[in-house]
Amino acid sequence: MKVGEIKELGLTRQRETVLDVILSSHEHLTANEVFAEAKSKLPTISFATVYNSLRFLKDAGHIAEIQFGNGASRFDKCTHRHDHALCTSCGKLVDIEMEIPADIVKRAAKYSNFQPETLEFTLRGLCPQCSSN
Amino acid sequence: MKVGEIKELGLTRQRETVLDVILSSHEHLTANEVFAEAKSKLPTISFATVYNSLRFLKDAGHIAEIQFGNGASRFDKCTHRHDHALCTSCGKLVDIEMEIPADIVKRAAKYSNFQPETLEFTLRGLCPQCSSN
DNA sequence: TTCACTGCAAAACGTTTGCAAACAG
DNA sequence: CTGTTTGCAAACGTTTTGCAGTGAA
Repeated sequence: MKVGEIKELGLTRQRETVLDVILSSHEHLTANEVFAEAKSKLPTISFATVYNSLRFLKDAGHIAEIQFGNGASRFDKCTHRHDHALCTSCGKLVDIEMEIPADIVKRAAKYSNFQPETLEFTLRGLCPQCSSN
Repeated sequence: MKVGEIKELGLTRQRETVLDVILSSHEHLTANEVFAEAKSKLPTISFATVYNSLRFLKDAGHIAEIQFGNGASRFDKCTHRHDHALCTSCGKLVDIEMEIPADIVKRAAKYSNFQPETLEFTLRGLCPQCSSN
């Protein structure tokens, strides 16, 4: 979705603002960061409303939530299946767009006896900046 | 490590108890659950000490921490690389012992320009119980 | 007029920290 | 003695909730 298409969704102004913040960002923002950004565009918006909006937008499939570790969730405009790389030194999080071999899903499902829905992986390592230091 | 070997590590009684709880469990316990179990063996142990011990034991490489979602961390006696299956209905978490093709790590590293350390995946789906309901 | 949404404050949750007392080498 | 570890309570950061008030259909 592009920012210009937001208006067509019939969202409230608050939800529109929150969605706009996420679609306009090139990073994976935390709820706090979304709040700060949204507040600068719509000063009366409250923390709870940002959280409510994030949940609403997530349930509606407009955004995705990424949870790593016990810190804050991050929100992503990228809602299709993809993987992530996480820097073990600075915490930088980047998307990885790769197909996973169907074979792996099959083997994992067989091993666990789960009925598979999705399989996502996380590469942990040093990001380019940290590995050059 | 086996429970019988714990005594040889020169740990304090509290840390020994916490480690014993984790090694004796067949589940992935949360810190809270570890605390409850430890308290039943050593009634004077405090919450903070359980957390301190968990951190100590993790840093020492005796246990591993698993973090999914924003809920509580879980602690695992299994410290080698392995993957997990997570039930999207009931939250059940099971281990998957599988080799990952070196090819995937290579491709992920190439894509992200990260210097890879580990790659772990999570299969999300329905556990045997939930899928039969 | 109805029903969903907002804003605020307070609570909930998991986790960490400051500090004095207890302990081990 | 010295440095580490404990136990307690209080704080922290993130997220959720209760509730009265607002706003749109």
